[in-house]
Amino acid sequence: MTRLLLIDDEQRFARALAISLRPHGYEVDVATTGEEGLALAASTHPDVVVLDLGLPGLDGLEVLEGLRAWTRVPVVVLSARHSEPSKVEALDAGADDYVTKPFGMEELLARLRAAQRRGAGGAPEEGVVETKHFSLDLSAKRAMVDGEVVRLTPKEWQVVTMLVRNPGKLVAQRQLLQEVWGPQYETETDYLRVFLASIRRKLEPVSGRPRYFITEPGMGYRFEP
Amino acid sequence: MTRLLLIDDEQRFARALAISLRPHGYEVDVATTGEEGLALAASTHPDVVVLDLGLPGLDGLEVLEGLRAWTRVPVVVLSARHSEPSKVEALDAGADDYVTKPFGMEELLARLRAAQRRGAGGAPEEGVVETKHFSLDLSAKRAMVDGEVVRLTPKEWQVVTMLVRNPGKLVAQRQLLQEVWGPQYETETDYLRVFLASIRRKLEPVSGRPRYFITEPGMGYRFEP
DNA sequence: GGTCCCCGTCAAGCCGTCGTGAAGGTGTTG
DNA sequence: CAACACCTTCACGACGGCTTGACGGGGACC
Repeated sequence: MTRLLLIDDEQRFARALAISLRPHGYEVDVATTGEEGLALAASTHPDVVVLDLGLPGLDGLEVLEGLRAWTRVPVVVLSARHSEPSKVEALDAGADDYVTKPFGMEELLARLRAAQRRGAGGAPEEGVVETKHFSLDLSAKRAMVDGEVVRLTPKEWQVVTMLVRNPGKLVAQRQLLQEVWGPQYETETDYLRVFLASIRRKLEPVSGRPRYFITEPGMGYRFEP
Repeated sequence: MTRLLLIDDEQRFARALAISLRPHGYEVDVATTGEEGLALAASTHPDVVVLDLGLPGLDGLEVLEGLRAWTRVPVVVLSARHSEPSKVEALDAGADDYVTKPFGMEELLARLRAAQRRGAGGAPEEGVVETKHFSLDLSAKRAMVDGEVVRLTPKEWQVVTMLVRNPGKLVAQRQLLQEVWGPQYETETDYLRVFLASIRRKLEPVSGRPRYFITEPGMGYRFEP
């Protein structure tokens, strides 16, 4: 769920927009003044901000500057003003995008996705698998056992990754062989035996009695968290 | 100086735009077909791309996909189409912004600045990486080992930068080759071996036994802070 | 209780990958 | 034109991961 902060003084418009955004996976907080917007941003740490420029009191640009003083959260500016200078001003003040009213909902959603995509850094944080005895950082390709770094070979990583991505589920031998070694190795179950032995030696507390990487005879393997 | 790649088939329009952009600090390369655009992107490594959707031959969206396959360079899409679906399509294909013709020059410049700001800022570019044996100033492109200034070549800097920006994380060989040398070099692992050897000679206390730039055989390299 | 199949373990050999040094090419600078 | 820095390419030895085979254990079925 993505936290979205909407700063807009027109309550009816804001409420309508919030309602339109929620079904698309956004958890929307609404602020109706600039001050409230800054306060909410500080307290809720939104993943993306939608900021209407036409605010009474604290001006929209000042809100933008207030945000940029401490965060790089993606900000999409809404405005009824089509004039070029105000676009330039907002973008140079640190806005990520500038959408003029009236706008299409689909376009706003697409621009929100684009703004967020880069905010996230493009590197989708992949899961870290933790058990009592070891932890696997799939994106960093790093395994730790009792605080010690353990190195896995490429094939070992591929097998382990497939298993831990389906926690508790049975992964068929054929599936493992196809995806790791290729479709023509479908029947080489020897490989799996050797590699599972190696994986258990490196990760299991007692490799002779597996607790995490379980064999289902004749079928496949299962990762038990 | 910012390298900008302009991909547009209307030569007169492209030339005019290029001339307008140059005084604002852009070094502009122009491609008049999608194929040429992809080739130029791979060889010149632009800091920002302006892509006209209305291309003959290879479609603008296909060019965008070709770029996104290997680089996260900011892409601003130009289009005569105001329709919402084409905006959504382009933004979801990885465009950073979508500007409809006709547009004001100042707005385009502002949107280019905004797109670039994020592209450059996603990772802490200005950071200084410190270890017990050396320090790297990424923004100043300056390396110090035991208080002595050490010179790194451009390619060495690119490789080192990619690695230290992901401390502790494994960076795949393909990823390094694609982003430093370009997508068509993704199998030339020879380059990496040579450059890593050179980097280690310059930065590692004992280049024979690397402590900071670790090889993960068959997978890639890792910077260990 | 015997047989068979599947599994786990170990060890040996092969081959791919890595690190290194050096040569050749290219573009730049003085 | 010479000197230089940088990149590309190649060859060679060393290392390590992958493959392969042999062996023993355990459970299912007869």
